[in-house]
Amino acid sequence: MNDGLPPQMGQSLLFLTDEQLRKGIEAMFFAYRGFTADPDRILAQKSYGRAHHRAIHFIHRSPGTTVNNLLSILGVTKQSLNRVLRALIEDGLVDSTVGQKDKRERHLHLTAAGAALERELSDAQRDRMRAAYRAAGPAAVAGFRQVLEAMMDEETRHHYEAMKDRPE
Amino acid sequence: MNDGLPPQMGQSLLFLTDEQLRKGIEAMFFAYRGFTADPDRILAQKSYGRAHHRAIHFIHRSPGTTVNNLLSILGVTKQSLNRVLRALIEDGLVDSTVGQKDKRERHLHLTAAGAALERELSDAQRDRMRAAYRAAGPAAVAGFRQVLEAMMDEETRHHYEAMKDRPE
DNA sequence: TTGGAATGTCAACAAAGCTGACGTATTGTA
DNA sequence: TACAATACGTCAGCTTTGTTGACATTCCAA
Repeated sequence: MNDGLPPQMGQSLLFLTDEQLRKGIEAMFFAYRGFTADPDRILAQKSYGRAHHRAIHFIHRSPGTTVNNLLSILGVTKQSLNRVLRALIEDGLVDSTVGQKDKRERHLHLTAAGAALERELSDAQRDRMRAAYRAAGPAAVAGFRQVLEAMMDEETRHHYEAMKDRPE
Repeated sequence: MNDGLPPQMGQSLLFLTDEQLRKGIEAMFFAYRGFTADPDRILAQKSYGRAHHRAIHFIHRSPGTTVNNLLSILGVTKQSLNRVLRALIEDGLVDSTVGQKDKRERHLHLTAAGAALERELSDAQRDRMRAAYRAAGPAAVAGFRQVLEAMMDEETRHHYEAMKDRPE
């Protein structure tokens, strides 16, 4: 397919042809499957799903976060998140404590059991990410992150950057 | 958090620290939301979903593909794909024709209406991908693709590579 | 000609999203 | 001090998209 570019621009802008873009789109689709495959296997055994994984991940990431904050990070409705949180709290993986300053708020923390599952899940996911990083090398990793960040919605990128450099 | 690496390896392997890996994981999660956001909006208006988009994409990509081939690319059950295909066929977006050589097979093609929707969806998705590519630059794009490819499952990568260089 | 492969269909179910409505406790404000 | 807004939880019902299992049809190939 002709990309409509003048010949002298062909080299430098080759990465913007429809064909290159389509490959990028398919790479995202296929890679995301791999990205979620390992945690999915672990979660299936415990009859949890990706939604539980995401909640656990971000509670681990931001201990003491409120329900509302988690909602805006995850981008789902409170009804949907509530279903997941209820299960995690009932199963003793998450603690919900009433806020001291504002008693309407609930602050969420992982219990020891929750932290154990978080570690199991993130170990599996990190293993694959590490293998991919190692295979591609540092320069590729920098580019990978750059493109992903540019692909996010404005508001989403704020969430991403807000928790970018928090120490563990 | 201590990454356990000797100091002299810190620089070259910094991209393999748990913190870097975690950022990569979150970047994938947030970016994938952006990646699907634009097509999702279009699909919602027409009461289709992502599953329809994927079917349309790969039928466009490989005209005449069989149901079985599509199944293995998409990685879902035939019942799940069948529900989607049935809707697309009934709505006149996809043609299903009995195979000439093997009459058990059905060969799938987009109709004119199907091709129009495919273009609308992929235009929207490409626009975002193009903006991200442009913002990040060619070197970053190469790295992006390298990491994504390394993240795929073995079998998935075969699918990805098999349709890598097909002309349009 | 018979067994297996490819396809399709029916039924039932689950995960995870959605909307809308409502209740309660708490907080901020007019 | 009343009242409005906020944070959270919950009930009910719906949708999309995935899953199993069972079963029928068609057709190729040994």
